[in-house]
Amino acid sequence: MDEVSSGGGLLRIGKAAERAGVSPRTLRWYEEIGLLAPANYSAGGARRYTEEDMGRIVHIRELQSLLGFDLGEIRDILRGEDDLAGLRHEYRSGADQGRRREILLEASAINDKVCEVVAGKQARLETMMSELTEKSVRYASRLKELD
Amino acid sequence: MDEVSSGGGLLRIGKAAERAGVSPRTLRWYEEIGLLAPANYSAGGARRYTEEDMGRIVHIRELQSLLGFDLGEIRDILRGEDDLAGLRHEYRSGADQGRRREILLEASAINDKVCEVVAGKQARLETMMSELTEKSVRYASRLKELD
DNA sequence: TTGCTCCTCACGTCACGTGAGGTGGC
DNA sequence: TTGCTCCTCACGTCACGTGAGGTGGC
Repeated sequence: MDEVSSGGGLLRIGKAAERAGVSPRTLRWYEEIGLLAPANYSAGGARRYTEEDMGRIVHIRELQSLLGFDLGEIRDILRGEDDLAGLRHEYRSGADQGRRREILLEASAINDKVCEVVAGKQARLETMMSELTEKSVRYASRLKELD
Repeated sequence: MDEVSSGGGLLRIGKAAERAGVSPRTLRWYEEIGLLAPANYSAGGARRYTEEDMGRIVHIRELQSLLGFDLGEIRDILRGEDDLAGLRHEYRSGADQGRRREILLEASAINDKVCEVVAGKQARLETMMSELTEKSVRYASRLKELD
């Protein structure tokens, strides 16, 4: 049994979903809308996810559940990052200077946008946390009064 | 025109939704599932929201979009807080000691649970932010190289 | 060969969005 | 009285959940 027929360390959809904390249905949905396809398939049609795929799944989840982007926005963000990765490939093949700058500026803009969302969330969470700890202290003192 | 017929400082659904950053449909939905009904209605059936209602709407939104609770969980959380507010009313009417402790413990438990979720989000956001700023620095230096 | 996991429809659900058609309030 | 906002259905949508019925892989 060689590496190929045994899966070569690739993950089936069940394991991939479990490790990413999502359902198999979610991964099939990402594929259906063109957000993330597995690196390849078995002869019978079973999906095989690589470690790189896993990273993307986790990334998608962070953008979605942590930051509140919808899957359309996430597709745009990933596309920007993919363009940048493509640029790295073109690097020594001597890509156009103007194009390089364009892609870098685009990626930088996306990064800044995400940054702003994160900063906004952090600020709101901080005020929320201070309210919660304040409440916690009040509850504790009122429980003490009951003795 | 007296306070009652002019609305008495109460908000119609359009203004209430706008100030809370949601749609009128959202407020009608909250009412339909028993999450938040307006304090009263006009003779013609138009919803009238009080400032207290507004606070609850904002609170619901924070629990939902910031912390990721679904509307069923939020209903439970609000119920716990309402029970506690009811306790404050029963306070000098001499409510049962055991019942007081029970409600306080319940509210404290809910508060702790929410606190944990907030702390978890904060931790994840912090690592995310450090990755983003790191990226930002890399982009900037690569743009500088182009000159 | 036996389970267990995978596959593809396809309908259900949650939290709304979006008109359709009609009545109410400054 | 004229708009503008409100009302109630009711169907559409996004991101999946949940079986139904069947095939594939250690």
